[in-house]
Amino acid sequence: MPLSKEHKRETRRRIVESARRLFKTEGYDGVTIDAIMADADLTRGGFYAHFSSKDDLFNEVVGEIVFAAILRKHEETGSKEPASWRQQTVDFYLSKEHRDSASGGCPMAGLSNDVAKSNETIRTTYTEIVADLADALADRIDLKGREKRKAALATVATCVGAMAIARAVSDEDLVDELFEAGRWATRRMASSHSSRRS
Amino acid sequence: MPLSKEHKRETRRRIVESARRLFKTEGYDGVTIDAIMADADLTRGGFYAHFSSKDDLFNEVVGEIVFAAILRKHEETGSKEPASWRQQTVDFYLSKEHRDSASGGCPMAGLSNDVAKSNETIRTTYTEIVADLADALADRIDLKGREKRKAALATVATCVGAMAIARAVSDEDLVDELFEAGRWATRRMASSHSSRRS
DNA sequence: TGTACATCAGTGAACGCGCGTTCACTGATGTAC
DNA sequence: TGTACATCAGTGAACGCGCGTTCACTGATGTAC
Repeated sequence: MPLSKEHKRETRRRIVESARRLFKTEGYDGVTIDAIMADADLTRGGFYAHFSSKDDLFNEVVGEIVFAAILRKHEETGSKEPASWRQQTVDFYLSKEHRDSASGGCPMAGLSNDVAKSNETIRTTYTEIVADLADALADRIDLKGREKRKAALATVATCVGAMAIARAVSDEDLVDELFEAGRWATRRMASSHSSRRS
Repeated sequence: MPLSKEHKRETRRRIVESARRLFKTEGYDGVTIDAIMADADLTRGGFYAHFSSKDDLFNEVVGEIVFAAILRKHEETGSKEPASWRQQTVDFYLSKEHRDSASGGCPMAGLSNDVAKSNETIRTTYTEIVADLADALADRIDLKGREKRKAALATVATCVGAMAIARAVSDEDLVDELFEAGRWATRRMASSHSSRRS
């Protein structure tokens, strides 16, 4: 084990990785620094060689959002027709596969409550993520200005809400229904049709 | 201070009231028994004359949901046309007035993460609430069977998600947009129109 | 109606444990010569 | 190339505080006579 910058960066990356997975499923208070370090095959004390506090680490984790990561991934594969790209993203987001994934699903759903109680820095980070996400989705929605923006924000809200409820509910059939309802509703709200003005 | 059953019930009610408000804004771990008792003008130790543990109290609080309470209230005033009744309910739910209300808004948004980490009893209670809520909403949606159910569940998801994000975000303008988007989307998903089959 | 006793909601000090943080130390590596 | 030294990521014990829970006690009330 060398003392190179590279080595330290790698260790830090492992800590963040462990933290992200644990925070998302257990919440801020549900995870101890001991647990994070153990998960990264390290011991308690070493933590402070990388972060100044638990809050500091949390801030970094909030900065990495799975939904955003999904978007980025799809962005790269690119080339798809916008509407189906959007729907595929939502469809994957609202799936048990995603809910049960190793990364523990989207922290926007699992951590929003912890963020609400956090300091300004963390909340600002979270705000930017929501805004970016909405922008990225809006680009794939075939509606005019005002409605485009609304549909994008509502899509985020629906996905996050469905995931939050799905995590808390104890009936797997209801989870299936929730996800299907979310996929259906996001499709419906983004489709252009001559609706009553409202 | 009498020793009557009535007196004890009243004290218990006060504790539950304080707990509900605090839990909803601060989350399970964010609230101490001390804080709850102080809020109810009592001292620490007396807590256990009413509840066997903090978990026990939490279970009781989860059983009381603001969204459900709103539904009940509107149920009583009754007599409205179903669609506008539903929309009024959603409109109020997705408002800053509700978010900032003394009761601290809907615990479905603020507590879902804590519920997800809780025991089976608490999760079952939560599940029933979601199911009841969806049923009540479905009654006011003018769509046929399959879509009626989907629209009801998606409405719940959208409201809960929008509220959860609104609580975490630090930009008030974005909150306004989120609420408006939620109101718009729930209206859209519940409206019957000749849409493409999907 | 008045007095003695039993009850028990509520008090507040104390306990004990978990966890964030600190700290003296180690040992592997890079660097100077 | 080999040796002495400096660095610092990581260790693990210890600290201290917060909080859930316990417990001996109190004092206001209801009840028995």
